[in-house]
Amino acid sequence: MNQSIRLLLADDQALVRGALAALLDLEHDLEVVAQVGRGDEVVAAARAAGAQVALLDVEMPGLDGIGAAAALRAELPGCRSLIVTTFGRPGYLRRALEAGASGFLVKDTPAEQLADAVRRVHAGLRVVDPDLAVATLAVGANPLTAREQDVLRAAADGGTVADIARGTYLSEGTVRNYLSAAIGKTGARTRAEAGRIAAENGWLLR
Amino acid sequence: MNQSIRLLLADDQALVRGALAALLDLEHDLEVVAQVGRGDEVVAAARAAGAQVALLDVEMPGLDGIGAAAALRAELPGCRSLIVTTFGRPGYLRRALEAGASGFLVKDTPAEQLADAVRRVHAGLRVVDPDLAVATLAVGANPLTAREQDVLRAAADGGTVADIARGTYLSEGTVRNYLSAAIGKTGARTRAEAGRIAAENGWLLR
DNA sequence: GGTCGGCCATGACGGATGTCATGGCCGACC
DNA sequence: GGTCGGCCATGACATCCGTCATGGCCGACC
Repeated sequence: MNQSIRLLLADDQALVRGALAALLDLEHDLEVVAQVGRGDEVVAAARAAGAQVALLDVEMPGLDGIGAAAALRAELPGCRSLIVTTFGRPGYLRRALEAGASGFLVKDTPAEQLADAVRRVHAGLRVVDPDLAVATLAVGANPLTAREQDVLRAAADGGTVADIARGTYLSEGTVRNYLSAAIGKTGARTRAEAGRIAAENGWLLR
Repeated sequence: MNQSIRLLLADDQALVRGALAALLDLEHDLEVVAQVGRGDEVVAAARAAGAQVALLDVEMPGLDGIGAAAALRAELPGCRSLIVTTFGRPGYLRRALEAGASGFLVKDTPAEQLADAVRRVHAGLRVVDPDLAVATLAVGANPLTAREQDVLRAAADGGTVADIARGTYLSEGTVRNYLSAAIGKTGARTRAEAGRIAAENGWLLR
């Protein structure tokens, strides 16, 4: 029999992390060798434990899972990444693939499929939800410029234009211009709607 | 040796549900006898399986976990409820206890504590995160009237006043009045900020 | 070198938003 | 029966917001 596949788990929710470890440890050919709760601890833990596949949640403190996948790609090219996330946002998938991730699963996937996904990723195959792939193609690439994303993110917590201007070191008129551009590009009619649409498409990461 | 505690799991994310089942089945005195992905299937499944403790996520389609706890309380008083949720919102805890839930855990609790929490709930004890309990007392009860919650919820997706008025069958001026009241009560300065604050405190459920 | 696009800014305009005063209707409570 | 508070509405006002035109600066690309 071959050696076990060495896994790293990264998820900020300890309960979910521990439960996934229990689930995966039931498979004789899988072995969870490291668990972390922050994205910026992934590379060091993967290196120390000799992980071959990393299961990465997107929403994590320190560094998001996609950034962690990029860091792994750069520093430990032998360790493949499988993104496991709550939200099947098109922009997440696009950026995950650009970051060199080998797979992308949403958390409402049946639990029985997780181990197989890990094995396929370890074997060098890609694992992507086909529906999400289609949706990602339909949505297209992120139309927002970096600054437009900045002001939308700053507007997300409901501050006034003056607040956003202070937070981004821009003039109020410039903030209004960026918001107007973002509203136009998203097809929205208010800044709040634009922020919601952008967030749903995964355009506000980082 | 005593008989196993019979558990029901309710979580809309299949992967998390299956992983929690794997984790809990590792304990010899616990047995997962039912799994559902919707809140409105909880009571029937619990009755059919003879569940003694129900692990309920708050965010679920059909009926939220707190509503499911209330339904269990009414129809199967012998089955205790343990709420397990991503968000430690004060309003969630308050409403969960009012609904007759026996416990309330957030998902960043260490996995090792989950089984003990189940045992305590089964034994008739309450299990509540003490920090969250303090925060709940500090925040106080929900100050928003039912209509104020309605318009805030309707405003959450970023529509204009006219949209909200159409959706709630109110006049535009009335909508503005309710929004203004909600802004005042939450200490916010825009409707978006008021909506964010209300959501963070768990005041917009249902 | 010219063109394009992102970035930053100003100013002006119309419309939307938040506030306030006011009033009526109803059920609950003393 | 009076009072209180939630609910619904109207109207007016000052402010904020979204849009547009315009301009300058810079790096990329042909």
